Amino acid sequence: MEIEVISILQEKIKQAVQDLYEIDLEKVFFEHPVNEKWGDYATNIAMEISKQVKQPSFDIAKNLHYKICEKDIVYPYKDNKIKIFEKIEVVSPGFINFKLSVEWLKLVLFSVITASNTYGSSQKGGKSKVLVEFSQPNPNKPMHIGHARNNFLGSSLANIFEFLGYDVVRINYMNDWGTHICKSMLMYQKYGEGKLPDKKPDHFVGDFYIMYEKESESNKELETELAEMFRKMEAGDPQTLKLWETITGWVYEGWQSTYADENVRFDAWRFQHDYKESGKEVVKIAMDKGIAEKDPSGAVIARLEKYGMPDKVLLRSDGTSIYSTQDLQLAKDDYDRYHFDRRLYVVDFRQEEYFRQVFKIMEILGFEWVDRLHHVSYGVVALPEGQMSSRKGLVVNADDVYEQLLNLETEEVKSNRKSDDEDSLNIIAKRVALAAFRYGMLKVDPKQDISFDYDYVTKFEGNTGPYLMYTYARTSSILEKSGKMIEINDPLINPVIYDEKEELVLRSLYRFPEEIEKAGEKYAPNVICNYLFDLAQRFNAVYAALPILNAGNPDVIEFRLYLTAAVRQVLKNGLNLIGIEVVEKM
RNA sequence: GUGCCCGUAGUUCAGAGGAUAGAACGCAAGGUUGCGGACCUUGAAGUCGGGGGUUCGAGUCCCUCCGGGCACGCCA
Repeated sequence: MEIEVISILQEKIKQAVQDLYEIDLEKVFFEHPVNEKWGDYATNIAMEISKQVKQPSFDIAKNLHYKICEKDIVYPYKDNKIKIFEKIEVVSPGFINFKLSVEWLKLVLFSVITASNTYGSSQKGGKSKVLVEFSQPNPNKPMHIGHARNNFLGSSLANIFEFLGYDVVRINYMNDWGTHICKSMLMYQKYGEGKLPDKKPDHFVGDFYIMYEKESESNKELETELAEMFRKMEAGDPQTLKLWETITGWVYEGWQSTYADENVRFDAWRFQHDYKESGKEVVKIAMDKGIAEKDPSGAVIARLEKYGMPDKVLLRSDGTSIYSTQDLQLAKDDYDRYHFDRRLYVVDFRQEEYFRQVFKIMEILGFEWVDRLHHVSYGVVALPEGQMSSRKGLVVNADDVYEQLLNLETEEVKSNRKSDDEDSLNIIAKRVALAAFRYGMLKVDPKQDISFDYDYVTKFEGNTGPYLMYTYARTSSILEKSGKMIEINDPLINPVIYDEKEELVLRSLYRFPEEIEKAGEKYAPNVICNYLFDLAQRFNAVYAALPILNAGNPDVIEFRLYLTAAVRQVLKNGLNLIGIEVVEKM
């Protein structure tokens, strides 16, 4: 059941404005009043057009109100016509407030339960192709909490777009070629030759990386050795290449479990080493068009001054390609392959200028699909001491955070003992631990920097993932104890809401689909977090104040079970979008 | 120097030009012979960094100043 109250209202208002004032509106804006007593929707259209029609906004609102209310706004359901609004009123200085009827809200409740796992989803994406590139770690050390934020954000956005009806491809791009990889390789060659990982292999490799960063401070020759190693690698020296394969292979092996723990997966992998020779074709076009030129050193530079940005190097003076060149080629290849409608680059805000430059170059090159590229920029994760730095030993590994959470949660789960089965206890601990981690990082606006300390994620109370998981488990428990499956007969049998607290839950349930849409439009999963937390609080208030199974009156029991089932469903669907899997007991 | 981002309660954060600026944590006081207390109820706590402007209306948009972060040709 696809119900779009807003589009019904849009049409109504547009028509009324057209009839009364002969103004053809493109769009009418609706909001939810901050105070729910005023209504569920409100429009400020009277104020908007007040100047144009030279009438006080209050009068306009009254006229529109009269016009709109000439006929009831109804929705046909079975043999009935359901009034959507119980009250439409005008208030100063000209707001028109719409309050949804209880009958309508119950219809929504009904639709939540019947739609089940698809409630909140839509076909708006029309199966158009969205590529989401995220994660992009360097395979020379383990991932830290900055990567974790990226992984959570990217995977969550992918889920959201999928739910909105887009055809999503999750892409991971490996920066696997360059001197940064040689750092780990070089130190392994010097101090670890022949050794096999005696710990998680990405951590094993990472130790050599840190070793390099430390030693290079006092030993300046190391840099020369590094350059020499990279030169050999570029030249195709078999031994060096073998080392490269071994080192990166270990890192990938280690990451498998990191990604699994974080509930992150990819549909396609791209490797920088496949692009090291490429991009030169693109550079040639740029030079032919006079966009780029060789400077005295021999490097090829794109001149972007007249577009208000700094110049960008496309080829080094030795003629080798650079990240930006490879990115140009990668985008082109992906376009040829997928003909995507959108390609998202989930990369932190420090590269905003970089993407502006690269996109501008593509525009000048005449790639007409350049406006389908979008940099999803987000804030960095820093430590209270400042930016993370492996040289200074100021890095928090993602695996370490997860492990700590898992330990805390395992203790908690074992003391609660909601199951006798060790395996299911372990699954519960893992899911709740990840819920704390993901939710902690995703609940803030992506644009905000995060100053990470363990308090950020090790809280299990209040506005946290575990709180939402707990609320879900509570709803499951109630439904299980009710001893019967929820059967939908007729959603209209109970025409009365028995308590204001229940009404607050109903007035939240209908918003879920639009919150998902908003999260997609803003590239901001925290929109969903905020919504779910609010819903959970409303439900818990009902739970604390009102008996459900012991309500006495069978009609009341039935209604409250519906309400419980609907809240459960929305929590589940919403949590899945932010990458959290629910548990029935915890 | 040029440009971008951020600044809201003690702390961490919501607020996509609207109506009386909201949560969580922490603090203080409570919670029924009841379905899960990882919960709920109540309270104290704010010159929305400062100043100007646009608007019927500004935490939100513009200008300016202050504070913090970041990016600026051969790293990714």
